[in-house]
Amino acid sequence: MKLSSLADYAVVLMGAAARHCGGVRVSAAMLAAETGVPVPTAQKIVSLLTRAGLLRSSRGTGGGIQLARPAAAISLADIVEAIEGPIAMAACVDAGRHDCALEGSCKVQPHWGAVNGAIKSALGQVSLASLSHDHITTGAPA
Amino acid sequence: MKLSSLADYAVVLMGAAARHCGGVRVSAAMLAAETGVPVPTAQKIVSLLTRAGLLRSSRGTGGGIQLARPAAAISLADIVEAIEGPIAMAACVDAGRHDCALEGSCKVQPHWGAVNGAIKSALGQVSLASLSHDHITTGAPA
DNA sequence: GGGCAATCAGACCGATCTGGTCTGATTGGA
DNA sequence: TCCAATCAGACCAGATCGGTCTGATTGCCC
Repeated sequence: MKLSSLADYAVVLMGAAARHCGGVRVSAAMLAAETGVPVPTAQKIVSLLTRAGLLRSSRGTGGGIQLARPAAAISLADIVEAIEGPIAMAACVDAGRHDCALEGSCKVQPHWGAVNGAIKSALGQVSLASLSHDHITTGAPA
Repeated sequence: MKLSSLADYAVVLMGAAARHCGGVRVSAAMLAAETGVPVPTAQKIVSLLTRAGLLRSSRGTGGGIQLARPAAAISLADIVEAIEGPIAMAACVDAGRHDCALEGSCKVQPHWGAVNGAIKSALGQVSLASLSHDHITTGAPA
């Protein structure tokens, strides 16, 4: 129930990248310097985010990275899923996985789906753009 | 963003215990047999739940465990926190922890608090009693 | 009253995964 | 053509998780 450090760093790095607004290219080292994340770790995270389609990278001198989409179109859920894979609290949440021996007699499974949806919704309603605002606009029920 | 197996098992075990309704004492081995969880692992989970105050245990012959509270008063959040510790997505969520080097310049922190609250709310609104019903009653915003 | 059986409780160990570092491949500019 | 800067992938140490085992405690039976 705890986010991995990589995912946490990824959110911070994406927030820093969003602050440089779309068109400008920044290097992973620059973002690392701004955020305090170790440079090699930042490079690794950038690679994962690029592979997931959230960032667009250019190699070579003067290269760098930029947001593949507007900041408003990237949510925390996107970032978390890019780093940690699909958001699935229990193994039985995503159809196709049948690792659970109970399968059918388990009364818990349908409820996990609802809880999982609530969590994904909570993460999906926070966009990168909103991270730059001072007021909280998550739409959280709490 | 994935629940540990221990916490998942704990929910299943608590659900099985709740099905035996309060007064009756059942052994950890019985719950393990009903749920398919390995016996030693079930014992370990029972110990954790007992230490957290969610179960009441009795040693000796004919001993066993029973819910320390009515099933309606135990939520998924209680179980998850008993196994995995406080629900805190990022390290900066709970006041007192200052592991983050950004601390103050980080625009992300206040948003994590809101997201964390939404998740805790989603887990807190599902009680053990509701796990026995067929219809979903999570109160999830999604 | 003593012994036994059943149970929970804690300590130990192996495996998996995460986090971090390093080296190599690619690309653009001088 | 060479060089510098950058991303991309492979490698390794560390920590955490999951599972198993043994021990301590307690109630029942003889």
